[in-house]
Amino acid sequence: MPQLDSGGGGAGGGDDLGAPDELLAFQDEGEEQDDKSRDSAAGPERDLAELKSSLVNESEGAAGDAGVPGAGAGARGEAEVGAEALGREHTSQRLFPDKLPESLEDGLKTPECASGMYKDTVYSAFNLLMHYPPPSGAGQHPQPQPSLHNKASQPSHGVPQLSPLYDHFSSPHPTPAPADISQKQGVHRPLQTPDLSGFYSLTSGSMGQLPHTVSWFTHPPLMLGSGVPGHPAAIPHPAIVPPSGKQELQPYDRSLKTQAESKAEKEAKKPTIKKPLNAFMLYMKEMRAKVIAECTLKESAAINQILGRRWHALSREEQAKYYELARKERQLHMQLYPGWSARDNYGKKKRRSREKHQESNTGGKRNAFGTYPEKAAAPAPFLPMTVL
DNA sequence: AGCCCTTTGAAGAGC
DNA sequence: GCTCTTCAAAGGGCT
Repeated sequence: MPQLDSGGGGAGGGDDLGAPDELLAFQDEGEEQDDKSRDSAAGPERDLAELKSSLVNESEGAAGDAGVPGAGAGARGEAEVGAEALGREHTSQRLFPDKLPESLEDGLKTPECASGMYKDTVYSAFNLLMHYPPPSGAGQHPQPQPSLHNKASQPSHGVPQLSPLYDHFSSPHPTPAPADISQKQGVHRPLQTPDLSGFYSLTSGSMGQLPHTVSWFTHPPLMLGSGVPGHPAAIPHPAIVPPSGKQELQPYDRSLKTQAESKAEKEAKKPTIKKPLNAFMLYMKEMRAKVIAECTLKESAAINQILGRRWHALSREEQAKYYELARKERQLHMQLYPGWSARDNYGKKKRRSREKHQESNTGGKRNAFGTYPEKAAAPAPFLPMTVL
């Protein structure tokens, strides 16, 4: 099993995994070159699959040794990267030949908008993550943590993001944020500790005990609307999103509600704990602002297409960092919400009708996977990186 | 107002 | 165990 350490001592070890080739392999997704790519990339693909698998399944207890891959990443020159990106360009467009929005095409007129040129990803916070100070002690008031969490991200739903890991995405090219962001949020990130579970004995239904040691849990502006029964001073975790229902029941309304209705509404009003972000989502969060700035695009769909291609253009090492971040996100999420399950949010978004899915499948649009039929039918068992 | 689009990845549901 | 489905972010577009 390949390891993340820069020593290259993993099972993939010795083998360079043929980074450029393997990337080209999934660049060449498409009808004509399918066979060629599949043949040439079979080996690297396996290795890549192992790598990704290892990144995901890496020892859950190894939080302390998550060294960021180091100098080895430099094996690939920028020229290679550029070549890959260029090579991918045509195939990526082939994926969405008809759907490519005009705005995206405009964006692509600038080569760097589609060439995966953003290689200067900042992982400083990823490293810092490993150095989060432990809680200052239960019962103590939080100490400001100025260095790590002096910036609040601004999710669309008006709540802070899940994890301190997110912080690093705002630098060095932070997404423009509303001027009143600090007033709205005033969020300090939680400090990740290796033993948060002892402090966050939460369940999905009840937030339970919240740490006094985590600044954003007790930050005054966020005390409002806390979903923490019995903890008026506590605030929900960033992943917790207030229910969409906005209107508060008037007293007389409440009196008219049946017990069942009230119970149902109470249930519906439970704060939503969002899923932890996966590697690609983390990557998108970081790079979106850059793409927007570079390509002057605004449509997220178009931006995401570009980001998807750039994601593929990333080197293994770069992707590995995001996989590692995502893994830590999941770990933290599990510690924060031990009883939470992804099924808790199932059906909370309005499901698209099956009829539409079927229509999409037959109509050459998106299939039930939310992707294109030919892509979903790709034989590669292991995820988009290895789509052939 | 609220869903759609678009991406990848994780995880639940169902067989 | 495999396939399918849903959700996670984002924000303009569309109904």
